[in-house]
Amino acid sequence: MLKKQLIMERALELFAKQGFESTSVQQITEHCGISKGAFYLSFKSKDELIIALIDHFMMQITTEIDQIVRNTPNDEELLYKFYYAIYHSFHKQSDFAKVLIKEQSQTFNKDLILKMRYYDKLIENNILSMIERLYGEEVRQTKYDLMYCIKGFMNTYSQLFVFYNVPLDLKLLSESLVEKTNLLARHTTVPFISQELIEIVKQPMNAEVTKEQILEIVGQRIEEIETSIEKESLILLQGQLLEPTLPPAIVKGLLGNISNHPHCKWISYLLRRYYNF
Amino acid sequence: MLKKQLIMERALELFAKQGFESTSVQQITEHCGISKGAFYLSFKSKDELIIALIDHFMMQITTEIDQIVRNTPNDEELLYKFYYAIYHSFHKQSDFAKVLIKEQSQTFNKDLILKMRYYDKLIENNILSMIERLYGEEVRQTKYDLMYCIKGFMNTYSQLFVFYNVPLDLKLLSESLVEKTNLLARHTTVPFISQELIEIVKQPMNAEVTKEQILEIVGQRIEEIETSIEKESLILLQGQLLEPTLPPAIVKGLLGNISNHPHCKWISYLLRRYYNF
DNA sequence: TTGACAAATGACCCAATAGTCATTATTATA
DNA sequence: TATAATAATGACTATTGGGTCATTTGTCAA
Repeated sequence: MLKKQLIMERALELFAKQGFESTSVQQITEHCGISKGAFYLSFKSKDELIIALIDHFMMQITTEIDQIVRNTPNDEELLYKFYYAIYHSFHKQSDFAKVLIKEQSQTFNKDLILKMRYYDKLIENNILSMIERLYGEEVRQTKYDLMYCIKGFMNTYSQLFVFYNVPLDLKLLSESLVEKTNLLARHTTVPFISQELIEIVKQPMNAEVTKEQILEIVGQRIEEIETSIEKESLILLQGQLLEPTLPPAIVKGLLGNISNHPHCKWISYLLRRYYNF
Repeated sequence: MLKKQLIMERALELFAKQGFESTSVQQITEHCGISKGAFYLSFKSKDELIIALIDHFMMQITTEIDQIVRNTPNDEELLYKFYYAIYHSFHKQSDFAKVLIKEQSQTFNKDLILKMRYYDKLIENNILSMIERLYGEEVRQTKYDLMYCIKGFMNTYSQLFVFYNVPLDLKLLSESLVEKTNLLARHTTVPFISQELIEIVKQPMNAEVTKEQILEIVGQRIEEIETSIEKESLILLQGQLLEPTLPPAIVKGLLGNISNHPHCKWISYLLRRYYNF
């Protein structure tokens, strides 16, 4: 399990520099100081490695955004915190950000594309719910456009510090984008992206996580963490998934119990979506 | 010369579907109905092909934008025409747009990256001069931010019809983006991208076209086009490059002569930059 | 110390692919 | 028609890189 982490870290460095396709397994193993065979003990294939990397980091970013949106009671601060967290994440994990930008929508692997689409939609949903909370009725017609603009800001500005090693003032950046977002939200009158368009675009996105997959992850977590309230809650949630008997209030409570455990952030996010909380 | 075009067209189709790296020369030649050897009669390598493709289309798009910015006297229309032209181009050449997005900043070839940076900067300059003309003093502090936002709009919205085959209302799209751009230009007060930051980012961009390269292209064009005012003008401009004797007014006039000839758009654009017109 | 089990190795296999070149087909010229 | 020049072919080479597996090394309980 430690070997796996070593490989992921070292491979990420190479991928960021050279790209995924141009990095051979040979190079990775040399960079790790292990043999080629050892690589295949940890990962079934080179593809499995990149998927593991993307999963790892995207989970982190997605949950981070989700937590901010849910745990910031003050509307005034929300947008600022959102932008700050995004760029802070990208900055901290700039190697990963590089890989993400370089490899974005590369065709070489169907699974990977679906995966990326999946995370993309998750982030879109988070942005949308933030928009709705902040501006409500005011942006009913223009919310999808606003969401696209926010995504545009995220992408365009992140290239600045991903490709040039410039020392950036994240606070100023966030502040600047908050102003722009507010401007667009409050004064836009000509929407382009309609509900209907969004529906069309949504189509090919059917890789929703299934109950079975959730159960699998729950099982893993139960094994991983030591006896505690969190573990007990997980076991109860596992039972609930297999045979629903508990009322929603209790389920929600159990979810609350685990949502701050460092190893349970992702699973609690998935469960919250599953139960529509 | 015809074979070259055939290869470029057919290869583009494959690149758009599968990406550059994942398309073999074999596949390209099969798709063209020619032999592998024939491919290497037209292009020295596979890399030369992708570079030719990118040159071809980026020249087209860059000159198109440049022409619009220079030939639209009415400020009211300018932004609209700009967005419309961009998306019209992307739509018409959607295969190329796909390749561009997929391959953007892929590391496999240094030349290519420099090339892309070069065109990127050209487009940035065009956007900047458009902004300055439209908003002048008003955006002195925020023009670079505005430029980045416009680029963000371009990228983000273009993904919509590059990756989903959605029938799009380009007029509405342009109108919508015009409104957003105006909003940001007129009301933004917190700039993030300073002059200084732009300077830093500019650094690695030293692949400016040299006089020798310009001369080479002029030579090619002179060979290509039949005797006419345009050809004569080109020959005079060639002389001027080798030994400057004519006053600026005449040079500018000569440039005007060729700037509408379908084969001279790119060279006239380069010359205009060279002489700072 | 021994033997059994797990972890790690790297030579090897195979498929794919960029690029070459001797040969053949086609066209232009005299 | 004969000859020269040009265009086109595709078998072949050299190399790379993902993945396998027989063998070696390390570990630990008896």
